[in-house]
Amino acid sequence: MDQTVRNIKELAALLNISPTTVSRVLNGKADDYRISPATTKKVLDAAREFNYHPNRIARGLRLEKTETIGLIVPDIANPFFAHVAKTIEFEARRNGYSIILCDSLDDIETESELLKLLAGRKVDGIILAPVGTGTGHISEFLKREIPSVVIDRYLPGLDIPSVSTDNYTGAYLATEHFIAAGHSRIACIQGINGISVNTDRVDGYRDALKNHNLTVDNSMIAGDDFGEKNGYDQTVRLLGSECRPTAILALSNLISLGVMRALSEAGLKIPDDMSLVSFDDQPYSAFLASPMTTVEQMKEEIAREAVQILLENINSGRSAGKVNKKIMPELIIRNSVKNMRKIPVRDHSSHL
Amino acid sequence: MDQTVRNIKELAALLNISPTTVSRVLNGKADDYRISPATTKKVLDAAREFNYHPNRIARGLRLEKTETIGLIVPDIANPFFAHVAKTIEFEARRNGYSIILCDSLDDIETESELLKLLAGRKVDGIILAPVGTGTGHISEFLKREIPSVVIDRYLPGLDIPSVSTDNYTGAYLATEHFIAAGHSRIACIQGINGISVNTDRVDGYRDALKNHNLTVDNSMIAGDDFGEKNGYDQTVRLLGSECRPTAILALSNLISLGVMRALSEAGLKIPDDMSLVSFDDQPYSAFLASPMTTVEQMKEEIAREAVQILLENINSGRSAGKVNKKIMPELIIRNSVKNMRKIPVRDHSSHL
DNA sequence: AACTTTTGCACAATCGTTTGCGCATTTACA
DNA sequence: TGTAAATGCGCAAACGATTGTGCAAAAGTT
Repeated sequence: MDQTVRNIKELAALLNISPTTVSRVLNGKADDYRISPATTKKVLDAAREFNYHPNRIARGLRLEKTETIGLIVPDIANPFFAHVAKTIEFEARRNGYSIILCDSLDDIETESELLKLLAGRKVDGIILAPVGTGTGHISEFLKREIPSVVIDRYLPGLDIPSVSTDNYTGAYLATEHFIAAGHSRIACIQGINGISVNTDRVDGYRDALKNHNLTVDNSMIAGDDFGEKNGYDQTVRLLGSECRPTAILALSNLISLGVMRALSEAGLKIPDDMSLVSFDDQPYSAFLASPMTTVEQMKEEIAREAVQILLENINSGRSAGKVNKKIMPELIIRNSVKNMRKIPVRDHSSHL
Repeated sequence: MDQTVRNIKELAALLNISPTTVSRVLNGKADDYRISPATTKKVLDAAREFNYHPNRIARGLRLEKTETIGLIVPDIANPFFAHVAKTIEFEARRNGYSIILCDSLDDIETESELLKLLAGRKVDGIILAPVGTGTGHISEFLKREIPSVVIDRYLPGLDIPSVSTDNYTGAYLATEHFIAAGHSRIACIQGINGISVNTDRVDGYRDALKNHNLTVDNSMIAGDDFGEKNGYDQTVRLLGSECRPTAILALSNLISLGVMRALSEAGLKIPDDMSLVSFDDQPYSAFLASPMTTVEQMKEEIAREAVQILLENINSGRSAGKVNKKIMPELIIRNSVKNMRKIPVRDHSSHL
């Protein structure tokens, strides 16, 4: 019959043996405890026949291990985090772990509560994409000794490994791309000041200018938020400034949406009237009015690295050394940068 | 001192009372069991001071309730599901539940395994966005009597509530929009044949044509997948057909990306050379070469309804009646449809 | 004062596993 | 044949909470 058995005791009773033996067989410890091949087979067959699966809650209680990983992101609707989450979930599952998804709503208070929540749920580890600038709640959390990994950023001063994009190089390459096309008045619309993602990018932008003997004009570095509105506002401001830039480096995809909206309202075209490079490649990037040149972050690689480091720390009982892994981004060149040297630019509009 | 207590026994020992009393106080059952106000206060204070939180695994084992909801989506990187997931997570958390996120990778075999996985993890309920056309594994799963809700689609014949967009009306409105602009050769690039999402949309498209006395040409209903490639392939085919359509209704955002790529490669412009309306509004929809008219699904409402129905079923111990809730979509009119009646179309490019 | 009722809390079982230890029984060896 | 080693498996405690039942001590009643 297609009968079902609810727990190990029932299964043991059916076979006239003890739960101990059943447990040992099912956990592959038959040899260690000298369970006979005959009994072993009997148990395995019965487990299959009666569709028995151990209760993972009871198991978790006994073993103090839930095979569960908490994932906290600022906004799962943000394509970047959604992609990362997808790979994290995949890699985790491949290793027997499930993901508890938490959205911190870009709110540091929520993030703090989520850390406690996950601790209460006894997750075996946490992958955190932190929000904002404060880290007090995180260092507080680290006292609990739950293996954790930070992604997307790194937190100087905290003893926690991280996996993030090499943002410095990304911005450097993008800026160099402008310079190579003959731009010299290049603006940079930044996100939240003070977090590593942002400062690294700004530093890369600055250094690229310097290394090519261009002066860094601080009025060309504007903004304070990764959102669309900031992109819009700063673009409006830049367009009204005395010495209007010819190119804009947008430090997030949302910022670039704001830039495009402002340009569109001002009747300006990309790349003819304004050049634009944006961080974060998107599925639609190739299909914009002008296919956009972007700095693409290697989301899958970030996710894979994060899971791997976390699992190592979980298995080794903590901290296989504090690493700050940087993943190199890729500059995807399309057609949103005007060549100021008047040499015709090949049309890349079909480059995906 | 800022000491911490690991379990209820330690806390009880500290106060010289039994774990029983501590448990009762912390669960708000002090009155039911006549715990004195003095003791109650003592417990509450100590719990706070020593930062005690009950072990949810142990609790889950005893109560047979994990306060956990499984969420299975075909692709969390798809903005539609990412948005829905965000709201589901928020609403669930508001009610004390956490989300275990599972990505079925658009694979029915994986989906089937995930259902078992979640059952083994003793989730209190499941929200499922099903994949493909087979439902055998789902009806098999329903025997486990775990409260569940289907989103994005409905499954005729299965006893499971669902929350989905009123796809029929969405497609009907979009098609009518074409017709109102003077189109009569309107193609429809569809997704997976046989699932409710698709058939409802195709039916809406068909009925809109019929009700306006236009003939339905079956060669104008093409495709069999919600992906970008299908959009591309079918568009290429349609462009090569004898009687080329003047408008395309794309039944998913990915399909419309494929359509755009094919049009772009053929040197055709939207809306001048081809009109396009797509299902699923996206953040970028307003910023495309031509801001796109879309059928927007009310993701948050879908998510909220799904969580609410699920929680009701969980609390009532199953099935508050099988509902098939339909959420009305919204037609967002931008500028991807050419007015064939030669009356100039107002530029909506700044409409967000 | 004797009895009943109320008050205040604790005992011990239970949820479903895992595991250290131990105990028969069989086999090996001299 | 007697003893040592190997074989095969079970007992019972433990993980950390919840809860039906019970039992003293205090308070109330006549």
